[in-house]
Amino acid sequence: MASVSSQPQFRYTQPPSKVLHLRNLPWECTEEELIELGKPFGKVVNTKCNVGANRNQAFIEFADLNQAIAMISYYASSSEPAQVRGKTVYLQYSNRQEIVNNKTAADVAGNVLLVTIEGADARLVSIDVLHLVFSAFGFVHKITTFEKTAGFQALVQFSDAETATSAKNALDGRSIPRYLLPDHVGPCTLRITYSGHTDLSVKFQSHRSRDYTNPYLPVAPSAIDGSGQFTVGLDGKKLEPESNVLLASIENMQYAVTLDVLHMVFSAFGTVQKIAMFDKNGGVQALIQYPDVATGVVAKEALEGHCIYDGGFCKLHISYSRHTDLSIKVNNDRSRDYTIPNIPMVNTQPSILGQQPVPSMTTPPSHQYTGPQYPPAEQLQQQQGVMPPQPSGGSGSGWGSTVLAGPPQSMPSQMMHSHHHPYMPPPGTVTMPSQIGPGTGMMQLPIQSSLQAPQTVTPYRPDHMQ
DNA sequence: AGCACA
Repeated sequence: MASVSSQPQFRYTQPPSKVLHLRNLPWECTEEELIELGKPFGKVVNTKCNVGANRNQAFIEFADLNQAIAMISYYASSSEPAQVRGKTVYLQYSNRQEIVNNKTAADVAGNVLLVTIEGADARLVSIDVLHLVFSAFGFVHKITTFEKTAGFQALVQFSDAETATSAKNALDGRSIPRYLLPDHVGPCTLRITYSGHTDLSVKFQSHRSRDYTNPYLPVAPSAIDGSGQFTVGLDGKKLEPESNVLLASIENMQYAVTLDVLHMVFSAFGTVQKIAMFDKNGGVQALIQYPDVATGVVAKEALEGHCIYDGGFCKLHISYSRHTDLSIKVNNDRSRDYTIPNIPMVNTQPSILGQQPVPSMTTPPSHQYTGPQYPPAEQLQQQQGVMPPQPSGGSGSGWGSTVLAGPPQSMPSQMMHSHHHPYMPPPGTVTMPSQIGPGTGMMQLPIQSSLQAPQTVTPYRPDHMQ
């Protein structure tokens, strides 16, 4: 028996049903819109949207058959067709008597999105690019990526379902903008549903998973350059191996950046063991040593492209150094070993020697940044004769509520000259990373810039999606 | 623009 023939799919008059079939709906029509549409005619007890290959069909089920009839009758004789978002919607009785709702997690709005990246090169889309794309809609808490039969997928966690929905509506079916991808990577289309998850479990920061709410989360061994392998960066270029020693260069150095300023900024991420500053290529660079690679990675992530001072002044560019342990011979205004409190203090030439040779270390002690607004530090110190007193490690210093993460107690008091130093801009203008959440007890400086959109990255505009 | 667990 061919039961199909007894119920032709298309005909002008379907037998009435309290279920209505809608077609020609705008893309990604929501349940709310369906309910709005049906509400004037009765009680909508169930809906199903995004039906069909094009996901532009839907069903509305009324509580009562007469309500469905009322809706069909109204639009049958109305001069105005049924519309959703200005688009004409065609209605008819469904050939079924009720909506069978196999609501999967994918249909229930939640704060976590399941993203499938389609395309031959989907695997080459980095977690950083995904983060950038989804951050356009709100703070992204966590991302995990994985491979399944469906291909390369990611779970993206937002604060709430509303934010997730806005991202889903804007991005589902769209392609990642070309300029966010390396040249050799082909088009990558995003297919997005909701995930059943509400809170992802991210144990490590790695190339597969990130927790942006917790910059102190340990970096996974797999993401650390354990076997000499290189990780692939946002632009697909190979990056230097991660290191506990960072090389920071300072761009647009309108204000002098002192050793103490660097110490404070970098201490936000962990104990700074050593700092060495030197002049290179007409600018100032510094090597900053942490106890471990994980801290270096987090600090680099957070501070890259970050400006120490408001107004785009003293922008940091950070790379991993090949050094693992700096050899600081003397403590002076350009080099400091915070782990050894009593090495001799010499106020002359910097002496920085890592385990590997550092090129062009012999530089004149001149300050080459453009338009220094304050006299060089050495002159000041010599004029003053005495070093300013040590900040009390938290309160009362020129930096207000700064709580240094490192062990300042190991420092001889005469080493410190950050107390309301005339060499620095007024207290409170240092721009600190915003990722440091409350309760970490690390740092509570005024927060004036967001790391969600590093200045080094082309501003991402969701409306430029293809 | 044409009926849903894929």
